[in-house]
Amino acid sequence: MMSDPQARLERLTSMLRRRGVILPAFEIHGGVAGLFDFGPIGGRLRRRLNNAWLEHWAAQGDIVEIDSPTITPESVLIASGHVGEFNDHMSECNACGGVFRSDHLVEGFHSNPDVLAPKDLDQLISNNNVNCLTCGAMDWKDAQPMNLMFSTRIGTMKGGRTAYMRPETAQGMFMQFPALYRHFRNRLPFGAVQTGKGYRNEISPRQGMIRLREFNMAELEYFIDPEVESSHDFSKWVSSRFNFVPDPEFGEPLEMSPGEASTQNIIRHPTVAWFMARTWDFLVSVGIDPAKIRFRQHEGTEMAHYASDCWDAEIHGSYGWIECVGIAHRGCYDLAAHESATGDNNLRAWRPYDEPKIVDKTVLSGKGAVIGPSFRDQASAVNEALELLIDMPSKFPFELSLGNGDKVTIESEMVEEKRIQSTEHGEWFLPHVVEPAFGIDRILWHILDHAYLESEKGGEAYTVLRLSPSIAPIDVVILPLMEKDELAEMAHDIHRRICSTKNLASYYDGSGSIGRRYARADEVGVPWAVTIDHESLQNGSVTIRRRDDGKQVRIQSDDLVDTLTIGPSANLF
RNA sequence: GCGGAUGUAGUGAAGGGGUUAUCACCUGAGGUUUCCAACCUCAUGUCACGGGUUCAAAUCCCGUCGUCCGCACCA
Repeated sequence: MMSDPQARLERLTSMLRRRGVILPAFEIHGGVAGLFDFGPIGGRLRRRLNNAWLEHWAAQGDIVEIDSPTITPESVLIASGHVGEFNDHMSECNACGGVFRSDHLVEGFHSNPDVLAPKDLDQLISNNNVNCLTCGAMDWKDAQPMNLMFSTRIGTMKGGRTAYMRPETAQGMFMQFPALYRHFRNRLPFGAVQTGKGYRNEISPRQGMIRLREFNMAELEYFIDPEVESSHDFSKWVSSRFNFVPDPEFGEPLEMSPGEASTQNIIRHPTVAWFMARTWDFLVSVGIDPAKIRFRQHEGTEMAHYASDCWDAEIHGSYGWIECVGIAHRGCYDLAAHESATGDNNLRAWRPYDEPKIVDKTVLSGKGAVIGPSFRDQASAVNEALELLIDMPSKFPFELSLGNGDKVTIESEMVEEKRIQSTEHGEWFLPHVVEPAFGIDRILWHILDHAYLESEKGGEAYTVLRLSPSIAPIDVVILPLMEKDELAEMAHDIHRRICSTKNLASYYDGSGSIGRRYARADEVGVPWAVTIDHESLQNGSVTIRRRDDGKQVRIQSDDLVDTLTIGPSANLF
């Protein structure tokens, strides 16, 4: 009964719906593809996973959290490259209606079809008699731009500003680089994280939670000085074996520790290796099966427009290997792009020299009394051009080019030569960034997939969700052995006490036989069950049952909150 | 987006131009039980949405939306 993976996937999906973990959104209005709700169980599960992620990175000590708007002005996304990159052109076949990326159709006929205008694409398609890949016809509609971003406007009346729902959270961290730099007292390296919604208007969302139109992202931007040798301590993982799948151009899949992969240059940058290792730690800590994690390097052709090296953490589950985390070395791409788009010069960091550099310069300085009357309204432009002059003229008079392209003749009495000595203590540079970007929904899906365990109990199917206690949405279920007498009263009491404790959630269940209630709790992954029986009324003790093996021990109900807060210890059982 | 399949309680299914729309599990109440989906009685709840054909539509037709599979797409 458990052999068919498709059937298992259907049972799991049904259970998630039935128990209020993951549900289709807006269902009474017909539903919308690619949008999901987290229900009463799923909502808290998602929050816990999110918090676990934030805490995991905060623990590193040099990473802070920020939060940015989801509505993003167009200019930001033009600078970042998303408007260009997400604006692929599509060609539609008139015969069969098939739709293809125009640049893919003309691959081989142009060295870089990505940059072509729609007219050129159409021209190239017809000149080379490109046939439809589906029906073989040669009858194309004009290439149309297709933008995967949700567009909107800022401002309600006419005019306003074009904007998009952010396709990633990363831009927020780049926008706030100056504030982050100040926060960290002008010292690299440091990082910033942000979790929140991202939006992509996918053509065809499929595979449940794998491809969504609105999804939970968690991104980290770690800013480093490219000239400082990064040193990371990989000793924690010396005996860990990670699965690596390098770009086929560079090598075969292999197993080794992340430290080795870094020293052997399989991972090109040690900071990328470091974040891969820390990502692995995170995934395992929230309940992903380590045997089902692999790191796959992007091939040159699929590398995102910003990345210079990129590894995906892929997780294996019911849909095969799925990319759940992308760890990219983005170089200085983003900061440079925003700098050149805005002219803002605060996106740089200061690198002091070991020794101050003494620079001797000879400059020509305009004599105001001569330049002014000679050039009148051009005088200030002449002075600027003189200051920028690097090579001293060999003779006078000489021709000087102004910033606006005009040329003027400079006589020797207009200027004087000055020797300037300055001391430079350092330089401004664009930091590089390593970006681990997590798809929370995809990870959450795989946590559920890996935790969902089907077995048999007394000839009947029995399912347990073996969620890690660190993210289980309900910590403990409170069960009066019978819902009468003072048993129910005592159980309610304990339930309220646990719920009012920070970071603990309990669930009161009083209906049905005790076995049925254990089963209900097991199905949604409650790690602990507390049962109140007649002995409890006499001496205040209760039994606590461990989900994964059904083992029970008796403890004092007064100790319950403390025991659950620190997690019941192994020697208790 | 194209092609195919499909949509009936919370879940899984049966049925089908005129029925009080059926069954199991689940859920709730009462009884029984006194620690791992027991049992008895009762109860709640369903034909995706919109339009058409018809005296009559959950059933036939069309459209929309959703789901699944294949193709295409997928920072």
